[in-house]
Amino acid sequence: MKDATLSRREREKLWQRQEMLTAAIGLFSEKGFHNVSMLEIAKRSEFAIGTLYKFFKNKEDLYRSIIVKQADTFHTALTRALNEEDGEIEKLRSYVKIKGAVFMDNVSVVRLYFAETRGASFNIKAGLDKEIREEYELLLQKLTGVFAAGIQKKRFQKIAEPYHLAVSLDSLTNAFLHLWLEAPDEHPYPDDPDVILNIICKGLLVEP
Amino acid sequence: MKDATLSRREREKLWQRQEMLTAAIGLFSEKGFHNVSMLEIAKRSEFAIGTLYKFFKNKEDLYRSIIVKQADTFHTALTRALNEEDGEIEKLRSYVKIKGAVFMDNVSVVRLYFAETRGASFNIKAGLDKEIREEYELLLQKLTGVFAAGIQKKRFQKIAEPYHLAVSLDSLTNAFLHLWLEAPDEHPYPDDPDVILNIICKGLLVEP
DNA sequence: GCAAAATGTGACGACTAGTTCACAGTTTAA
DNA sequence: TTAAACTGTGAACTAGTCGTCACATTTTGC
Repeated sequence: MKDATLSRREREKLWQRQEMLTAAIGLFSEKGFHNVSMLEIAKRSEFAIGTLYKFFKNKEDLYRSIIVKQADTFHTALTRALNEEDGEIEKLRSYVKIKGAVFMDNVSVVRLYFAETRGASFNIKAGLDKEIREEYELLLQKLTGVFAAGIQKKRFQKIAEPYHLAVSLDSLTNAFLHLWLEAPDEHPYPDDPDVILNIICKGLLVEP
Repeated sequence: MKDATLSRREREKLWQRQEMLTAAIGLFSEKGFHNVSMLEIAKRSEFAIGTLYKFFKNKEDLYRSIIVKQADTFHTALTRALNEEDGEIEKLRSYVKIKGAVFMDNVSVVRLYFAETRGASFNIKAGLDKEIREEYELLLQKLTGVFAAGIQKKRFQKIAEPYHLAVSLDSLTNAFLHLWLEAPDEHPYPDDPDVILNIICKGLLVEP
């Protein structure tokens, strides 16, 4: 733990900061950046407005902190999933599984994350978008590599460009997460990753 | 044409309304609902602010008009694509093709449409979301029906639930449109619908 | 050609929300 | 104990936008 060497005061400030972030995450994910005021965040976190500004330069900075940290969590977990497993199919399975787990552990931020990564982001002036996108693109490249390797080793058929396959798998998992987000009971994210993977892995057409 | 029986004045008002909408579409799709002011829309459309309010109840109403009309265009075109063709595979091909065509004809609204249909919409208080979602769900049902029919006729293998297949195809086309939106030259939306369809239709795995 | 009706205008009122800052309260160290 | 440093506070300042409305301009009908 990195708190080990921190003074009591420093730990308290870190804790306060987290309180503010938690309050802000809840509000932003309910109503979106523009429909949440700093006063609301102050109220919910039980600090004064002025105190918020001691911790964050401004509203945008507060929002960025949330998104950047969360995007990092997501991308790190997924990159590790792709690194740790052996074998292309196992890597894909792990990707689908871990993505479900990590996203479902962070429901309230997922909406914000989607908003930022899907070009529908009109929240931040500029830059954040790019920042996250680059990390995201790196992850896609990693995934592309898995498909390319599978094809090269003749384990996969080249049914599409590796990059397109990567984008597709990412988009499919997003779609399932989106369904789950809307109606968790009606559309649970599948426990078995093959429910999603089969859509790519098995052929729909009867005759080849 | 429905203008046939309208007076010159009425046609002019319709035209003026369109001018306002066009200006608004451009601005909204560049900067999003909350980062565009009525004054800006007035300036760009070369009307006075007051005039905007003669045509639209308020800013939200203006935004709704754009989204609802566009969503309707999209859904109508796609539903027709699924109705007109014969044969399941041909229906799917038509869906992918028409979706590309219609969306690429309406670049600037596509971002807004995506924002509204993907749960990342924090623009409108409430309702619009639902309004569009229902139409969208109907389209998905139609698409589900195509997959279900194909499976029933033993033309398709049941690699996943028909509804999941529908969601998947929709999500894949969106992903390709998204790539194109970001970098039209680098990632053109494929002319041949099979580039997208193969991802579902052909099996990735070598041994079945 | 003219008065009445319809239409277009933009300054202005009312309000909201982001940010600042002087001060009060609290902790620290001698 | 006490003074200096630090921290938290929220009233007040500022900027900017939505939506209105009395008035100017244009169109219409006679």
